[in-house]
Amino acid sequence: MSGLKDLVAEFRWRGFLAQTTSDDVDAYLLSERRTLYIGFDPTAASLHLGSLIPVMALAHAQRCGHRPIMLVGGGTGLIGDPSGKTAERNLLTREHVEANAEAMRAQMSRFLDLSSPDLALMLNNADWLCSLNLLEFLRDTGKHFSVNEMVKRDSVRMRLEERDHGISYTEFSYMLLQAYDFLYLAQHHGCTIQMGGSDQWGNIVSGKDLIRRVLNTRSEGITFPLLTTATGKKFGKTEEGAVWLDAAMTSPYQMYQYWIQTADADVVRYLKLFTFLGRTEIEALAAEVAAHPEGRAAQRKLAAECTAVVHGGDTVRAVEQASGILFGSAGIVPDAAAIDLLAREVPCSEEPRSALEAGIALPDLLVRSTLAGSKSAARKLIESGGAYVYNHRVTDPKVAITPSALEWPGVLLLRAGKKQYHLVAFK
RNA sequence: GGACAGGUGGCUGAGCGGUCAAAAGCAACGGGCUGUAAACCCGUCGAUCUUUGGGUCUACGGAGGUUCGAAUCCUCCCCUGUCCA
Repeated sequence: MSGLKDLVAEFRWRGFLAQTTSDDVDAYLLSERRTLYIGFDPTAASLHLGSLIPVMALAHAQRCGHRPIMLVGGGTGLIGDPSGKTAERNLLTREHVEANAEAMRAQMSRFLDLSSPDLALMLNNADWLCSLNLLEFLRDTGKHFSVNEMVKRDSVRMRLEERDHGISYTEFSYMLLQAYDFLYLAQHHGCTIQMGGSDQWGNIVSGKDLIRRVLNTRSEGITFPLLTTATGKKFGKTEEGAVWLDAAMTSPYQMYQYWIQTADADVVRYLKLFTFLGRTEIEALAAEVAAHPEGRAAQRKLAAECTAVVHGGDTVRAVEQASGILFGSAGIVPDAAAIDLLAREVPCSEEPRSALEAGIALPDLLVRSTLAGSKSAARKLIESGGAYVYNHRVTDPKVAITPSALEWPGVLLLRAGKKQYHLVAFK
């Protein structure tokens, strides 16, 4: 029944591998079609770029012929994972967690073929954790865990040593629940591999141990490296915060810009991790960056690919137009979708059509659009060469805007300096 | 409550009767450079009108006053800092 592709080899060249629980996971994954899972924390209403590595990992698993499970931690999300956290978490309400889980489910469908449960599964551990009976759990599961060992875990130890941030019994139990998840998935869905970020190593091993003790069967774990940028910053974060996959939380334009601003030193690594492009194509792009870094072909491709998976190809075309315009290109006439995108990124105002027909002096328009603080400031701006209409520089302060000046249907684009834009809609 | 010191443009901080819309620095903004825009360099930086020369108005904690003329001198008030009770 093979037809399986070598997932581990794929992971290896793409840079997905941090650790594996055994050296022959590749053979394990080639010998048979496997079911693998990754847990996702439903603490936010959307996935963000930080979760993209696991998401891509599941997608690659499916493409290699395996069956991925996206496990939304609707149950564990009620508890909170202490790994990598320095302080006790606030507990989320159950409804909140469920709403978040639902949103993430929808986003995931852009990466995985979910048309049949045989191809991929999405599960919510609330479905089995919430009905868990405490006494049964302590008898059947708890007895397999040694507190002595649990206490030695980095994630727990750090919290025990720091007097200011203790750890509650609730969070201390988290690793049991995650281990129990793995066991549950092994029993009910034949899942034998758990993957996760490198901070999940301990939790994954706990699950693997539990499966061995309870079922006496083989299971494996794979962890992904913690991704940082070449300058040591956290990947997927801007000054404004995380880059979300939800278009309402982070606009497609902003996501595209995040990608396109990738440093040369990072871009090849990212192409491997975050696109499905093949080796030869990525190598060609790598050579292109090396030879012509200023063209940023690799960044453009990365941005287009990544934005397309999440938001669709049509959006990418609009975003590319919008980006061209907001970075100074004159002569681009955006389509309606691109104007909508621009309107989201740039301050907008409305002026009556009649004012346009009468002709509006450019300085007045600059003041009304708040690009200039006063009329004299507007004049100075124009005279010093900092005023643009549709990215064409205007240097005569006496220019009036009339209907014939409109290059786009009903919308005028003003710019002051390099990056202050304003959209005026005439209605 | 008392004694000093001080309140100047977004900030720091000069000025102490006219040449002050107020030095200097920072910030901000514009231009040049550039690979999506760092650094650097140049310029602007109260408002308004303008035939681009300049004109007018509003500003140096508040209110009065002295003077042809006040950010600058006087009076009162308000506020801030330091010290003493």
